[in-house]
Amino acid sequence: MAVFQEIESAISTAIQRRLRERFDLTLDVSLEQPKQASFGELAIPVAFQLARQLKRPPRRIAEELAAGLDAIAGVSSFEIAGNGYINVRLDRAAYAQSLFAASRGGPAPVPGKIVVEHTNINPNKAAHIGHLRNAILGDTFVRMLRERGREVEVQNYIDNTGVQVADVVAGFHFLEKKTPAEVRALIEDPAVRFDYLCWDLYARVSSHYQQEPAALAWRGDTLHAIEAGEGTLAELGTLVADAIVRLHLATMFRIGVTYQLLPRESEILHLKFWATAFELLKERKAIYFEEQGKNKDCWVMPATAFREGERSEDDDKIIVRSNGTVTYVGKDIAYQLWKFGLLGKDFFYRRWSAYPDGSQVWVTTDHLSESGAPSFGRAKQVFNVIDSRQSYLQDVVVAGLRALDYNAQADASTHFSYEMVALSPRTCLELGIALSEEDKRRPYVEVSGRKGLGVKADDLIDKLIENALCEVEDRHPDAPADERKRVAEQIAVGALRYFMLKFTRNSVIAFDFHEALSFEGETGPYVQYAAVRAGNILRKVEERFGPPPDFAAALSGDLLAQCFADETLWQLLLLASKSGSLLERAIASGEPAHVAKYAFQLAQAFNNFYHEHSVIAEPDLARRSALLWLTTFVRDQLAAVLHVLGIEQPVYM
RNA sequence: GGGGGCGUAGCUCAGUUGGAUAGAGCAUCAGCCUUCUAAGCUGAGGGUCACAGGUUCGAUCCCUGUCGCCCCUACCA
Repeated sequence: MAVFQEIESAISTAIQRRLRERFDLTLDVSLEQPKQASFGELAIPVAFQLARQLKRPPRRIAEELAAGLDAIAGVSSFEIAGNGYINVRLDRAAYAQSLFAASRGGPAPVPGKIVVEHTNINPNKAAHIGHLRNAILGDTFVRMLRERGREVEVQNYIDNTGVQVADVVAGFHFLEKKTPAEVRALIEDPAVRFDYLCWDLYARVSSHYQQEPAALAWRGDTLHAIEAGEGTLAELGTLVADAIVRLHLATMFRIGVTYQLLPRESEILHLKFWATAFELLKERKAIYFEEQGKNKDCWVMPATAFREGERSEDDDKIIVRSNGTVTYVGKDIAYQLWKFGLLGKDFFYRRWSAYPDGSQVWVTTDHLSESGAPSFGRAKQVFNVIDSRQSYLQDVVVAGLRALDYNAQADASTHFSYEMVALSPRTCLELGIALSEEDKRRPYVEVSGRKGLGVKADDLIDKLIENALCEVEDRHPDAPADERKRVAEQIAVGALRYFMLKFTRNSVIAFDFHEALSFEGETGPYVQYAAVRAGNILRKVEERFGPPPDFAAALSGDLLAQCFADETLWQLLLLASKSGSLLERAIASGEPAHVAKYAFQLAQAFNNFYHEHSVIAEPDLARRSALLWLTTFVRDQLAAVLHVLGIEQPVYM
């Protein structure tokens, strides 16, 4: 356990013991961070809680509690403050020394696999900025979990047989009259951006449907052919979906997002996952066949299963349509059951692609598995990263589990929801999108794939790299070109990932080019810059004075006490030492934004230190060693947090 | 109509299970590069925490109501 957490728990225990002694009470003692650093390192507000119960002034209670406390290792004093706070001051030298001793191995592994499903882009067109938010949130949450010892499996669900793919296939076949061979040539032509081409085609097909509703028959025919897996339309479906998935994975790899398994809807269909789930649902009477009313001839789930309040037929959710086909939610229930290992059947698997580090992406298949496939699914806990507009459907999925009596798994299913990325009116104008007077007054305008209205992910990444490269070339005109390119890419990814993470999940992002392209203030590059500066100090000190000493031996208690009497130095050390407990809290609240905020604050504290203290110019050797250790410690923590955020540290900036 | 979310500085957003003087970035203004890199630092101005009640020793936070904005409420996903 991290040093800070150990002290927190020792204090809680001591207060609890004192509560039993003095008041014969047992209750949880929570600690908080004081409003001001000058109050100390920790504050115990427990006296306020007791004031009501004991009908006595909180300050008196706090005094009585503090008076009988035994000494705690690492704590130098307890003080009564304000109206009844017990403020804790730490023994700074002892705290610093215990940081040397803390194990570097990280947290112990936590048993039980966690499945995180994210990205899930319809494979029919280029990814846009909304998809980037999904992937970056999901990927960062995965990194947070892994950093804290959890076993995580990342799945990217591919809806390769849905309406959106069908529409693009219909566009190629009916609108463009293209054969599979011609489409394949487009895919293989390096001069063609196939996902961009599909982006435009999808918009054209959608507007064609608007003008000629009769053409909607194309969609039905195509869906039918794809589901049957036969004929030209099915062949086109496979070509389009596979090609687009490859492009999506390439886009996501640019920003450091990777996957382990691509479960596909085609296998959910062909391997009769739905049929199995259907039998289960019927057997347990989770759904029923409606014989009358507006849902006549459909299999429906009663609204009472997933919603509070009065039962109304209007709210019931159709799972199987009157024509016998299953809705997306039905397939999703089957998929969710499989994730927990509850379906009683499994996919077959084959290799899809490998990343440069050798790690493998697998895809589901409906016939014999390739050897070497790991055991997928069978999760203890599941997180579905899906935008908040689909919360109703996610509720239905969980209700399905509950209706089958899988309550533990229902409880372990989390809809990791987030709000959409819309466009600021200013950005719409920059993109040449015409807005009504009404839209101009709105805080944001929703993107629309059908209208082809949006910012493509690769365009944004390209633009970020271009801007970053200008800055790098400005600052490092003599550096090799390929190295500058690499640095620019790292800065661009840092800016993008931080931008998508700085907002909490339930806040709509009104995407604004000006803000997203900024490298100053609360941004990824700001944090990267602090890390680079720390690295520069360590490098220069080593160049000038040789390798660093063995800190544990070189830094005496007296020296540390003297050094960390300085508030700037102490606050920096303290903040840097809290990364572990911060990560745990961010995991518990499911909020990657908290990690981003922490990284920024740590970078800010370091920049503060950087301007107030010079390590190289420090004449006193012992004190220089202390500053050097602090720099090393902060650099390591910054590097770790950046890694969790999926942001790399450039060699220079 | 029903369900959910939001309303905090000029703008974009944080705000830990209710607690000490409500914070950050951007923008504006005034300073700081002969330095371990100024993608940085220091300072200033800027607030009816939408509004009205209630609970509480104490409310931006909890409850009720009102106003405004958004999403969902498909035999689309």
